[in-house]
Amino acid sequence: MTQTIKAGASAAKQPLARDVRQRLAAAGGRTSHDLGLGRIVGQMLVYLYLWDGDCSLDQIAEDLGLSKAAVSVSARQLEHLGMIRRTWRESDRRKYYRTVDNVGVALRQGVLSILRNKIEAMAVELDAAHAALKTGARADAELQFLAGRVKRAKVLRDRTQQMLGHPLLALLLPSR
Amino acid sequence: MTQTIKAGASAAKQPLARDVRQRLAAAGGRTSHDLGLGRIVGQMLVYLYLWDGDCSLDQIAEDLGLSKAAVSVSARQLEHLGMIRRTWRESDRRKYYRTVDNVGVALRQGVLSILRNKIEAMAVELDAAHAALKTGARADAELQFLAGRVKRAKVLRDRTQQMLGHPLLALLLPSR
DNA sequence: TATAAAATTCACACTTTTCTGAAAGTTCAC
DNA sequence: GTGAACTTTCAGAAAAGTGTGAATTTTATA
Repeated sequence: MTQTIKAGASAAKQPLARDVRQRLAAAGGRTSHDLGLGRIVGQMLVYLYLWDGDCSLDQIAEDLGLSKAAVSVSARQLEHLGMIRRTWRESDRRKYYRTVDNVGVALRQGVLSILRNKIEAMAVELDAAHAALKTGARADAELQFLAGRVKRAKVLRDRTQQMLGHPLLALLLPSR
Repeated sequence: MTQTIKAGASAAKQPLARDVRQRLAAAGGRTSHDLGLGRIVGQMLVYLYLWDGDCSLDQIAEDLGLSKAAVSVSARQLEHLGMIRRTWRESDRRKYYRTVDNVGVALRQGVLSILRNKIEAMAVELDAAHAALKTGARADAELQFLAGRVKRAKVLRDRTQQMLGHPLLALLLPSR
């Protein structure tokens, strides 16, 4: 590699720092995996959060023991999610990234949006069921029961959606 | 099979009803899968929710096209989670299940508890990191930065945990 | 414009997760 | 007790999901 004496540029200076970063990155990986976003996304986000300044894809790949391919894909995903942003350095064609200033907020919004999507998927099905049942005869007892349950579920869903809309955001977003 | 003329006992009477149930069950399966609980759990819960009265494992397995094995395991899981409860019928050694009366509440509590667990996993790591850094020298700039970030993350985590404690429960549980 | 360094894409190998079928275990009516 | 009807367990097949390396494309300089 070329000389790398730029401020905070490369290679672990403190082994302790490196350990801590890797350990927390692993934890982040588990979390994001559980959220259905893949492990690497979480690893990278935590790694960048714990890195002072900008960081090249190269470095991330090497430090976390991942392929450049995986890092490249996840970087774009994270950027798209608004968790990290790209930066440039003169006479260096590598891509550098850093966490967005308000990662906390972005994170919560992201999680909420995932939740909303999942609820929305169910919502669509419920509406379809509702429509199908409305069409059908309302003389049949089984159909009536079904219609009742679907209705109750819709109420539940609406309430949840509402809740995810107002109070949570009001409660969450103010925090820096 | 033996005669099955008991009220609401077996076999689909209404094809429409059967379709609606299966479709919504599939949606539930996807949701629970996303939550990391496996597909069948969600399928079964929705199926039972949409079934008027008690339901045997046999019937569920047949109607959803699943093996008895899978159904048996998931039934216990759901029972353990407090989402369904077992019922009996005279001179019938099969196991019957039905959704608990307040499925909505149980569901929300379940989801919240899953969330809390995931956060807790991260919390442990953060504390470990905090401890490790406190021990290390505080002269080093890199370590100081790291410690600062860990601290901020802890604040975030505490806030989230708090929020999952109070306001949500207050908002969610009152609904029937 | 040529070229070299880096990023990206893609087919596929690997890992993990999920489900099933067969066998063993329970339970209850007789 | 015995046997028939269910349930449960478990090994391993099938399916999903992930990550990698080789090849390709992009990009920035000279």
